[in-house]
Amino acid sequence: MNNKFRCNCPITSALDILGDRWTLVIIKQMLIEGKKTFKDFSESEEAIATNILSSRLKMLEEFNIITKEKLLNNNKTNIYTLTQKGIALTPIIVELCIWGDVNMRDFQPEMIDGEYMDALKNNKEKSILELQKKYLEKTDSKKKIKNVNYNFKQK
Amino acid sequence: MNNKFRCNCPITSALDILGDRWTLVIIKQMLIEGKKTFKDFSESEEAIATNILSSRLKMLEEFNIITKEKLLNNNKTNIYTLTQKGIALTPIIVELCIWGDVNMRDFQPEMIDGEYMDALKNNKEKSILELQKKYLEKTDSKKKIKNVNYNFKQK
DNA sequence: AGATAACACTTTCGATTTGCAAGTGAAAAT
DNA sequence: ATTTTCACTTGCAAATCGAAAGTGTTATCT
Repeated sequence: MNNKFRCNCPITSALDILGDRWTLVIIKQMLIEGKKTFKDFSESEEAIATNILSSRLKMLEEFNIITKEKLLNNNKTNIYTLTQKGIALTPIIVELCIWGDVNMRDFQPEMIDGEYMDALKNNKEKSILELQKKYLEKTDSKKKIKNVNYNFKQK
Repeated sequence: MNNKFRCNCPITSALDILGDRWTLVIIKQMLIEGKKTFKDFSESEEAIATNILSSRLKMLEEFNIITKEKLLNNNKTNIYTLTQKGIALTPIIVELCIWGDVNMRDFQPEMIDGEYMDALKNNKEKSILELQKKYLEKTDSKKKIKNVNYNFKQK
């Protein structure tokens, strides 16, 4: 692996990995929108091209920010999950959300105006912990299902 | 101005402006390293190319994240200053710093290991306020000098 | 069992962006 | 008056992006 890093500053090093148009959008989709399969991502509102998606998922896996695995009863669909490194990005996502909401509205009037934004702004730390807890619950229960092989097709 | 924004999500909208290799590096250099002229930026450790620098500064000005002005007694050097929108990026910079420090060290062992990192992690809110205060003090005093036309060459 | 559909990519290729180097024009210093 | 400094701009090759089509494997349907 040739050196991806521009210098020894931790901020610049973080941006060497996260600093592009798509990486943090994918993280957001996993953390907040519960997306977890290639299809989930490719059908998103943001409309990421599949080749870009593919290369970003690969990169995120290389840097241990996400993992890829298949469910026991399904050998086709890959499930992407945030690791601890990935979940640790929650504060960055929250801060981007607040900054975007406050500072880009005059340039982007169509931006959604959720009432949860006030809660986010007034109690960042709590919101961050809640988001992380919610994500872990989702993925934990999924793992349980997988381990006990409960995950039959419904319908 | 054609629409830069992919969708109405505040996180994605923030990334439509900030999500690239250089924009937040420039903000970091201003906020933390006190850089303020074209030369300051172009001589940085990260070695940004001047054409990219030029286009990013223009974009940041368009979105009211920085301002450009000349000092009274110098008609050559442009001084770039963070606006409120720009200073409001401090929490994002701080979170990137913490995340990079904690999560990229195994891939980037040369990363500096400042003792201030512990303070940053243990009291984010205070560190953010201090950084912002420090930046404002620097730029306020600069403005004062400018207004009273004190800014003679020293040496 | 065979056909069809779904999924997760990969490939192709034109368009855009990046980054290096050199050049420009105006202001400041000598 | 000449040189240097500063803030860009231009040119160009290389890398990256993005839309669309293609590929191979795994379900699902009949």
